Amino acid sequence: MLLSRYFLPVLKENPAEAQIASHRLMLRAGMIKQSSAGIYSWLPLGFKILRKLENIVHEEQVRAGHIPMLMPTLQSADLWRESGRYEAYGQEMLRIKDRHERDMLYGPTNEELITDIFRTHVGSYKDLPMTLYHIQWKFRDEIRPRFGVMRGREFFMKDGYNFDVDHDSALHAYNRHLVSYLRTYERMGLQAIPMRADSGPIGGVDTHEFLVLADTGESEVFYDSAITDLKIGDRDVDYDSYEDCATVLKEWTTPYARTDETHDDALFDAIPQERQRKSRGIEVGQIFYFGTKYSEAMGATVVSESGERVPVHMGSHGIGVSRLIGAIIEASHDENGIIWPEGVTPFHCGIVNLKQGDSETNAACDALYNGLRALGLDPLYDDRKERAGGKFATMDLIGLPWRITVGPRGLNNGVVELTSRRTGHSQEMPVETALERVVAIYASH
RNA sequence: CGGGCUAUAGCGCAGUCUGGUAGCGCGUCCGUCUGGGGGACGGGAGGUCGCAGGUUCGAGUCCUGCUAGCCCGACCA
Repeated sequence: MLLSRYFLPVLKENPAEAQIASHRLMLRAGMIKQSSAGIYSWLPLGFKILRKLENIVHEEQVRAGHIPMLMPTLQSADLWRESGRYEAYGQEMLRIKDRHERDMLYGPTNEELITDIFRTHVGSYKDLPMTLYHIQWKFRDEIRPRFGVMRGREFFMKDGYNFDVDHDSALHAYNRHLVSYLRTYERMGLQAIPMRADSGPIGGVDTHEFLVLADTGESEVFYDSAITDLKIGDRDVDYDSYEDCATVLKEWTTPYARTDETHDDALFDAIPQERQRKSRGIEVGQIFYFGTKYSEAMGATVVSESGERVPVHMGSHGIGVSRLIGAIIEASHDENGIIWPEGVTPFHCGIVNLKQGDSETNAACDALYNGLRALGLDPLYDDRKERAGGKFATMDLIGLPWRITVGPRGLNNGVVELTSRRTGHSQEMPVETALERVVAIYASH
């Protein structure tokens, strides 16, 4: 993308309403614009990242054997009356009437809809196990939206639902989700720690929340530092294997890690003192096993192997996709702006032309830009007729992890400069080498 | 929903106390010089002062009502 042709309305000054770094930086980097309290328009740069995260979530869900679909944002109140949650959910649910005075709602979650779909089309244990998911906008009418997209009213979320014939199979679904979630967050450059949590209004037996450590987090968390050394990496986990998934779950749930809701002083004190950590965290996902709560209430049953009709065991699992953008920024920024991890960066590399109009400099930039694109990368070329300082400031603000600086001074010596946004470290090298280096960096992302 | 606060140009703000032609910085547009970390100079565009009503010769400023937004708390992915 040529910056001269892109829409990137960056702000030099801090908007007054933004209190935390991610909110401030998202506004300044021209990613979002508030439409009303807790509701945002996603400008091109923000939208690009949102799509990237969505794709990562899709890829990891499909890899785990889950089936993508899409349910509507507006739902009829009838199904919610059936489950008993129309009354139970309270003011957080946005209720609407259509022209026929029918009660509708903007879905805060989709257990009722999915259970209805399931019960009309699935009747036999032979169809199980099955996990369906979608990534869709949700709405929760928060009393006080704040922190930008981290606590919006409208939010983009992956929610999935597993249907299993018995407890063991459902437990495996739970474990499998934990593994796939760990992988998802890791690809995004995040460390999200699974912590034992309260089940809340969804209602469940087993549940873990995934928290990203950040000072601005809403939850107080307590954990054993040993858990921060764990990595999924390239580990080959067979998602169909009960044992493989159970092993990972055990590994990640053995070190102590809890939010203040479930914190236990005695257990925490038992950790060697040098490994005790107390911090704050941003919740970016949660997995639940809730047994037959919805299937019994709504008659979602299958005929079992022995011929009797049994309610299916269910669980639900969510990843707050839009919120993740805020969480990533909270975990990865400095005083100059955002620092995107390679896995989610909106553009792979920035190209800064220090003397737009100079034929040699233009030619070198074009060669880099076209070269990177030909190799399948997505560079952002600042071809504007601006001064160097402004270009650097913009690049730092929007946080591309790598920047190639091209100017007459370097070109006289046959070199351009490759700079890491994270470390600030720069290296001079010929155009060809810079190309190869960037390609090599992204070969592993 | 309780407590606190704000609303004036795209963004950040002054002006309100003490009523009298709506300002500053940044951004933006044009020109010249500049050219490796938000440069300099000159010129321009851009505002029903959140909305409605009232007081007054005259309201951004005073009064009443409303709306929207922000912060703290309780609540929450």
